[in-house]
Amino acid sequence: MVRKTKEEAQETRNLILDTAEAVFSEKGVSRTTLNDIAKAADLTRGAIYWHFKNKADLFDAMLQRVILPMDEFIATPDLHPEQQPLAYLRTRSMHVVRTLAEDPRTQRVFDIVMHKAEMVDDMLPIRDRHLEAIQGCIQTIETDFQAAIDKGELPANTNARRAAIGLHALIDGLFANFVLSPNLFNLMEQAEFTIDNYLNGLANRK
Amino acid sequence: MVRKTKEEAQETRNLILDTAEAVFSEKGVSRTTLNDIAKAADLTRGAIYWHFKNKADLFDAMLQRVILPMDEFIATPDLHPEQQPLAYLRTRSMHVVRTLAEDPRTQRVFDIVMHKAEMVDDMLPIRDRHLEAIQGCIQTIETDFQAAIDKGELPANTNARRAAIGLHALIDGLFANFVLSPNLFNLMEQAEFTIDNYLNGLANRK
DNA sequence: TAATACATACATACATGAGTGTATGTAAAT
DNA sequence: ATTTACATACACTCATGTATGTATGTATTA
Repeated sequence: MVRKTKEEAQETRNLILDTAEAVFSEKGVSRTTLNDIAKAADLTRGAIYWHFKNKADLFDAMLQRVILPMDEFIATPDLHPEQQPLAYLRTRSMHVVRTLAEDPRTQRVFDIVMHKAEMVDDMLPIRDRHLEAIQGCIQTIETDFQAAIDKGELPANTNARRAAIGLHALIDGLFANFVLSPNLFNLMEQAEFTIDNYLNGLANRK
Repeated sequence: MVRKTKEEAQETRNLILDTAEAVFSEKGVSRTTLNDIAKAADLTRGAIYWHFKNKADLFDAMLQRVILPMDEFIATPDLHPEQQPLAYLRTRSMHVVRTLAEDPRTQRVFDIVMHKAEMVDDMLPIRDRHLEAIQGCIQTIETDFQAAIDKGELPANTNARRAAIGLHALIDGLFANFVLSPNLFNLMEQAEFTIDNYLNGLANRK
């Protein structure tokens, strides 16, 4: 008894994606049936197969709706010559943190990717994109650290790459623990403290 | 085609566990069939069902063979009164890192738990144990930091809990990135640099 | 401006395969 | 002779993909 205009169909598509987020988050990706999603959305598999090719396609579309924090880090504009590198890096880092801290959808999707999905087979492209994002992220941070060294904000003998890998691991670890157990700590406050402390340690070595 | 003595049966059991590690690592837990494991081990499902109740039981037995890093952190002995808290914490941290860096089996299992298994349903007990390990680990670190504050190694206004959560996230992030992409960096060197830098940042604030 | 034709947005029905658990067979060890 | 340590065989479920049905929107024609 349902025929839909284009706008309503778009709503249906979004409903499917929203529902998929919830069900994936609850049951894990591989254990979630398309029928599970359909029932939870008060639809049938026919609707899902109309909008998406299969489960992998649906999963991918779900990811496309959010820019994962690490991708966003890369997407932020480059350092301007007149800016102070460390302060700029700090600002950008906290911006990424805020993105995750303030958007429940990003949190859910991040949690699904980190803890509710197996990065194998049809997921491998996603894992590879994730890996590329990590490498790009580290490269970006390294460039900023190098600029900080060149401007004398960090000791000349600082290893920019190691410093970059460390900062990335720090933020990544905070994210992982946060989505795993959101009540363990306040993400914004904890991240601000930890990032500041890390950068401070780099600036004031021994 | 052969009948086995008890020792040979034990070897078969270990073979199944070894093979499960490899196949889980390659295909992910949920996509791995008991038949996949049996074929890879040149056995049949009959052998697996003889030694294990089902896949979850097999998975659990696989975990029991290794002590995951965060559990090891808790298992290390308490600080002795005459020791310097920060140096001791550093030693313990590096010991945990070394455990992971030097044992391929621990690396594989850690990778499976972090990236190849969905923490839902029958896995929930495992996730809960993991969460408890994290909390215990943070608590242990916090106690050490508090001792460092009391002994004047850290500024009196240091927030021991925040410092502990930060250090844990740092190590956790390094581990996750390492097992995800072992060639990205040298774990021991990177961890030593990063942990030292973090502790140094705590000791020499602002 | 109706009437008609076609496309859209789903629901329903069906065929298939794959994985699981269990039951049974069997040869060697005890 | 019985138990052990498996292999083999079977029955069942369940998820997927696709094919088909159908009511409604939308464009076309007269």
